[in-house]
Amino acid sequence: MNDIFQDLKWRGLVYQTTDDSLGDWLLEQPRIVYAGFDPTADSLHVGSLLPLMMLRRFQRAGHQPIAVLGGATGMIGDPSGKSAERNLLDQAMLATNLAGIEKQIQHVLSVSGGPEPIIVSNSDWINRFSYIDFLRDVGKNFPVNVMMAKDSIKSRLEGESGISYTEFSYMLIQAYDFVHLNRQYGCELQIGGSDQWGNITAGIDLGRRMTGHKLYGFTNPLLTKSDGTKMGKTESGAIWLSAERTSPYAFYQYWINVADDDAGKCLRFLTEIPREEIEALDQSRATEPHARASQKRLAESMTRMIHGDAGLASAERATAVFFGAEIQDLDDKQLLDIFADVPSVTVARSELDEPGLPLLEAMARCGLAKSKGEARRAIEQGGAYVNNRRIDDVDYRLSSCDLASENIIVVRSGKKKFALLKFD
RNA sequence: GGGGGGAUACCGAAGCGGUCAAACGGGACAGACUGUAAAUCUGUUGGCUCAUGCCUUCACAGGUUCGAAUCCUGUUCCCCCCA
Repeated sequence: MNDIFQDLKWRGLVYQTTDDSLGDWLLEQPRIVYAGFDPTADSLHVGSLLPLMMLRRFQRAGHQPIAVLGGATGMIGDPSGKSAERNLLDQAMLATNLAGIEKQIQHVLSVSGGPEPIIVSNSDWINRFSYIDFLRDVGKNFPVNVMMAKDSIKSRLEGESGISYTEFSYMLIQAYDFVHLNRQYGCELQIGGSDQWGNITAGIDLGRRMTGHKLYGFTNPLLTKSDGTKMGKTESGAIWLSAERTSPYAFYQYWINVADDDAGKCLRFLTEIPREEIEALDQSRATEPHARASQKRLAESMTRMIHGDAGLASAERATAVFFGAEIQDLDDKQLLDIFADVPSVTVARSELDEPGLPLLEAMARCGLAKSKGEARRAIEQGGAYVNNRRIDDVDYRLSSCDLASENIIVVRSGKKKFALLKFD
């Protein structure tokens, strides 16, 4: 049993604990730990990665992780950290979301040698309650004045939007989850982000009243970026864990592009890279920032964990293609995989026959240029590429020699704008 | 209700009879540089068969003129001042 608490402290992941001796308590024997996940979509995104990794750290240290999916609470919405009332999810959507998320959690928590994770949905026990039973058994133990004092509730009461009775009750359900897990599995520790503190302590209080057991709580700081924007968000949307929503390439790129100021934190918070190596990377960032060793290591580690070796390989290959030399020796399938996010147009194969398809025409047609005039400008300024080879001849015509693979020509305008021409 | 000002390209803003596809600034795009960063510098920024050529555009519809973003009439919308 290794000293997980020391490692967490070093990583800066300890924010609050309900008990100062939590570190020692964890060393005494394997404990059972839980964290909750909201099923707001059919995939987790980068924002959920931190709590998930926390569970995994405990798991690696020999503790039993339980992931609780908010099948019941997801139908209500957690008011913590939210400024406005949330939309409610419908049953069917919730079921899809639960299934998708369970798969991802299972994947990240499949640590060899560690205890098997338990993944449950709180709808399993909450839905059995009648309203009256719940009020009698659980609600009775909640003094409203104490609830009103919690930050998560207080801030909403002070704000303009107020809070509905439904969201107000959220805390009771999550608190009861903890008690249930304690009874059913002997779970004694709940972990979560610092915004969960109110909910966690509510569960601990409820446990003391209902069972007399002593429960523990632990929160980690939220992962924030130095520029104040939200981690895991880009202009084009959130970064998801599922390959369908965010390709391994895009996922990899997100980490490669992490700002220097955030890289150290990401390495500590989100990866299991050991202390010595992270400190070496800190050093490298200070002395040779252009090497971007931290970002590369971060991207590699994250992509491998979420998308596996194959996903990492495809992301790296795509990166080489996006930023590297000429495209050759690839087949249709590889190209389509690499350029999964890139727009494409289908063109009749006969257009490649003599005299060939003018590049101007092709660029305008696939959307890289709004007009032929714009395409012309791009070429004249050296911003046009076919299969990553710069073309500076305005009259260039594409022929079958330009096929990068069986049926595809890759056209690029500027540094990062790609389009595919598919021939049939 | 009365009086005045305005509507120009992605945005802001000049132009007030020909030399106007329309200054300038911002943005955007491209190139160089660089760390797939920031800053900087350079170029481009209505469409076309790329041309001392044609077409479409200065709120909308008409008109005057050899010629209109520019002058006139009407319409719509906006702003300001006085009631």
